[in-house]
Amino acid sequence: MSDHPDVQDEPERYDPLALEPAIARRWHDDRAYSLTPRPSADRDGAGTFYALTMFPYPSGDLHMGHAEIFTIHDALVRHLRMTGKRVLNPIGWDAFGLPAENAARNRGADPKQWTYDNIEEQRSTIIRLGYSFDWDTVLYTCDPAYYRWTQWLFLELFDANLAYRREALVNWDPVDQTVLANEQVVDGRGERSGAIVQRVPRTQWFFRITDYADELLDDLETIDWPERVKNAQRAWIGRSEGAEITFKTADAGPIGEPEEVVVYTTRPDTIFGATYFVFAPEHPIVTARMAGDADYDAFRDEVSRRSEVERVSTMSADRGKRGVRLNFDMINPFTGGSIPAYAADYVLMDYGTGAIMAVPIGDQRDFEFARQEGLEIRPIIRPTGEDGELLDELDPDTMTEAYVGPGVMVNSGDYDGLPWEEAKQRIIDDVSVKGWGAERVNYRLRDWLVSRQRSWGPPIPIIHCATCGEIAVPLEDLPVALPDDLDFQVQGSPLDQHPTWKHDVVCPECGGEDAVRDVDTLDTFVDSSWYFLRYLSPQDDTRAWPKDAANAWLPVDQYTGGVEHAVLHLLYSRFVVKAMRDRGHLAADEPFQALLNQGQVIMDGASMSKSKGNLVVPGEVYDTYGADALRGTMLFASAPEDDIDWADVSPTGMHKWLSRVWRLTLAHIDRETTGSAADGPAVDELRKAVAVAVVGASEDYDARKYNTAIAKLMTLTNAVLDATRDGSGGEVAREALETLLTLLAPICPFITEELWHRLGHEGSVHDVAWPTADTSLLFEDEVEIVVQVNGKVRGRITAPAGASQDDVQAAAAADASVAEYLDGDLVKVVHVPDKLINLVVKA
RNA sequence: GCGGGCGUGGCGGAGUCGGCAGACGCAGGGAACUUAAAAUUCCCCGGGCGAGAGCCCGCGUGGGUUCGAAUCCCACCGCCCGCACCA
Repeated sequence: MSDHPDVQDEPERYDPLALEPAIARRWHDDRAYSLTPRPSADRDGAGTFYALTMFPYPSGDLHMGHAEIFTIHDALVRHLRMTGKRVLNPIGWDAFGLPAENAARNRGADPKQWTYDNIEEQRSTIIRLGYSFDWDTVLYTCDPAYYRWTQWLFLELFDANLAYRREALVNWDPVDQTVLANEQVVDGRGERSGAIVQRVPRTQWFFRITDYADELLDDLETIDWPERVKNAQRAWIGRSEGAEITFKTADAGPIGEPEEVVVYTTRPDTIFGATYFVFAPEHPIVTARMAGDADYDAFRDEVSRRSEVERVSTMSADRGKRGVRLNFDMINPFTGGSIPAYAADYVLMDYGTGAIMAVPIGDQRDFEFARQEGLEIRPIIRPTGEDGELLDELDPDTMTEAYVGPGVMVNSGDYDGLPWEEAKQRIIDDVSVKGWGAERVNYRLRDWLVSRQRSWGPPIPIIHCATCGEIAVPLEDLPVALPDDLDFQVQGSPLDQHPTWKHDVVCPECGGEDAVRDVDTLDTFVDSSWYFLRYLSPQDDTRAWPKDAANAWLPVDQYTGGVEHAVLHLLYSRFVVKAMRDRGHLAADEPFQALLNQGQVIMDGASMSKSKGNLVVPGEVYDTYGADALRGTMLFASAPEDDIDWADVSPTGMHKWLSRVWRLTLAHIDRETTGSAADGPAVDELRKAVAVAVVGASEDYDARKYNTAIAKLMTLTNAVLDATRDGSGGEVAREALETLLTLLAPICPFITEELWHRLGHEGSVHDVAWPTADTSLLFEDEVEIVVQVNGKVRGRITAPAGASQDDVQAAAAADASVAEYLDGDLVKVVHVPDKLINLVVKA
C-alpha cells in the first residue's frame, strides 16, 4: 500500500476500513434491498417471506444489543434471498416516548430534533454495518403521517367499544406532580424525582384486552415461539377457574338490609372451612361502613402506600400480613354461621372481586393470617394418598402450613365423604341452583392502560364536549397534531398546559364551543403494536394499510428481538391484530408466526453500562476490525439465543480468518493472472471439502446455527490452504473459493462482495443462488468402522462401504489390537452399518 | 414459593434422533521465516500412568435403563431467567 512504497510488491492486505464504507453507501443509495414492487395478492407462502426485527428506539447511537439483533436478522434475510425468497425486510424507528421528553425537560432540547438527530446517527450505523433493510419502507412513529393512523387505530377500537375511559389507580409522583408509566417506577420510586410513587385514582383510557384473554391464551398453541415466552404470556394472562359466591353481611348496615358481597374462589369445595372473611382495604362496602374511623383511614392509606413499595423488594413470606377487624360480620351461605370480617393488605382490590372467603386450612395466606390473629382453622378435608387411600386427619393445632393436596371432604355437611374435585363441581352446581353464585373464569390480565400525561406521543383523538361527552375526532381531521411550541419546563403535562391547543376546537357533534381536546397521549406501546402493518404501505395517506396486503403478508414469518418484550409488546400486538381482524381490516389471527429471542451482549459477566465502565459500542469495533469482523464475531460466539460475553470473544480471531480468505483469493487471482493456475494433487480432497461445506453450512443456516456454519467455512478455508500450499490451484480452487464466498456472504457481506468482484463477476455475490453440493462426492468407497468390545473402543478397521455384518465382524476379530480382548464366549454382536461394531463377550 | 432453562478443557463452544467426547476458534507453549519485530506458516495443547505402543480416569453429584449414556429415566446440588399475597 502507498504508505509502504518499499514493500509494494507484497500482496494487498485485507483492509476492511478501506472497502466497507463505499460498498455500504452504494447498497443504501441504490436501494439494493428494497422490495418494490411488492408481491402481494399473489403471495403463496413459498416465494415470499416477511422478516421483521424489533425496530429501535432512538436514544443515542446503536448499542451492541442492536448490532446483535440486526446481525442475526440480516444473516437470516440474506440467506433467504439467496435461496430464492422475496424478502420483505423493513426498518423504522419507535420514535415517541419518554427519553425525548426528559431530554427536553432536563436539557431544554427540542424532542423532535433530539429524536431525529439520534435516528440519523443510528441510520448511518445501520448502513455502515451492511444491514440489508428496505430503505423504501422507513417509518417513524413520531411522524404525523404515521401517528395519524395510530389515532385512527384508537378510534377503531373506540368505535368497537374496545377503548374506554374509567377511573383507575395509577402511579403518581408527588414531587413532579405527574402520573408515571410503570416502566418509570423503579423500586417503588419515581426514576427522576426519587419520590415514593403513590397509587391514586385517576380517570384513564384503557383498551379492553381482557375481552381477548381466552383467545390470547389458546392461540399460543398455534405459534412457533420460545416456550419461555409463551409461558410468560400464560402467566401474565393468568387464567383460573372457580366460582363466584355471594355472602351477606350479618347485620342490616347503612342501607337498611344485609348487603351482598361476592367473592371469587378457585376452591368452592372448601367453603365449609371459611372461618372468616377478608376485604381489600379499599373495598367500597368497607369504606362506607368504616367512614369516619380515623384509625381505619390511616390503616388503609398506609397499606396502599406500603404495598407498592414493599412488593418490589420483599418476599411476601417475610413480610407478615396486616389486617384490622371490621365492625361487622358475614354469613357463610353454606353453614349459615356468622364469621368475622377483616380488611387486610393481602387481598387486592383489583383482582377477583376485592373480597375473599378465608379458608385457613387450605390456603397458605389465610393460614398465616389466622395463626397471627388467633382465628379458627377448621379441617374440612382429610388427605388422601397417591392411590386414594385415607391418610391421617389434619390437626389444626399442630399444622405448620395449609394443606393444599388431594383429599375427601369432612365437616362439610352433605358433601362429607366426596373426593374434593367432585365436591368442587357439586358445590358449583348447587350454588347456581340456589342463586348464590355461578361458575366463573378469572384472569390476572388487566385492561391495558394506554393514556399518558405526557406530550411526546400521539394525542388521543377525542374531544370532550360538555353536552355530548366523549366524541371521536372525525377521520378527516386526523392527525390531531402536536403543537410545535410546547413548553417542557412546566410542571405536569406540557400539552395540558399549552395556552391554546386544547381549547382550539368545537364539538364535532353539536358544534358547541364548550369542548376541549383530550390532553393525554397514547402509550408508546400503542405505536409499536401495529407498525408491522404500516410497513406494508408506509407512504399510503388514504388508509393505515391495504387489506389485501395485510392478508398477503401476515402473519410475519420471522420476528427477531429481545426477550424483554416477552409480555408487553408481544401481547399488545397480538391483541391489536385480533381486534383489527374482528373489525374486518385483516384476516390473520396472529401477528408473528415465529419468534427468535436473541441473547444479550454482556461484558465480564455483567450487562454493559457507561456507569460500570464496561461499555463497548459497535463503532469502536467496526472502526478497528470492520463490520464483517463485528458481524462474524457475534455469530461465531454462540447460538443466536445465547448471551455473548464480549470479554470472551475475539474480533481479532475473526479478522485473522477473513484475512486468510482474502489472501487465498488474491493468491488464486494472481495464479490466473500469471497463467500458472492448475489444480494440484490434492484436488479430490478439495472437491470433497467443498461438498461437505455446502451440505453442512446449508443445514446450519436453515437451523440458524451460524456459529457452526462459520466453523464449517473455516474448515473449508483450511482445506483450500492445504490444497494450494504447494502453489497449485486451478478450476477447483476457484470453485472452492467462490463457494466459500457465497456461503459466507450472508454473514460477512462486504469482503465477500469485494472478492466476488475481484474474481471477475459483474453482479453482486448477494444475488447468487445458494450453492448445491455434488453429493456423489460425499459417498465413500471405504469407511472406518469403530470396533468395540463390551462397549469400549478397542480398535478401528477400514471396510468397504455397506459391508455386511459378517464381513465386518470377521475383520474386527482379526484385528490384532481387538483380538486380545476377546477372551470369552461371544454372546452378542451389535452392528451399526458403516459406523460401528460392538462384540460382547462373557468370560 | 411457583414456572421455565442450563451445567462439557484455561475460555467461547461442537457433539444432544444413545454409537470414536472436546469440531471450529480464543488464550497458552514450541518451531520456521526475519538483523529484529510484525505478519505468515507448521507442531503441541482435558487429567493421570508409561520410554513407547498403549492403559486408566473424565461432560455438576449419586443411582438406574442399555451391548453401549454428555445424550434417556429418577433423586440431589449449583447457576440463570420469568412470575410472585392473583384467593
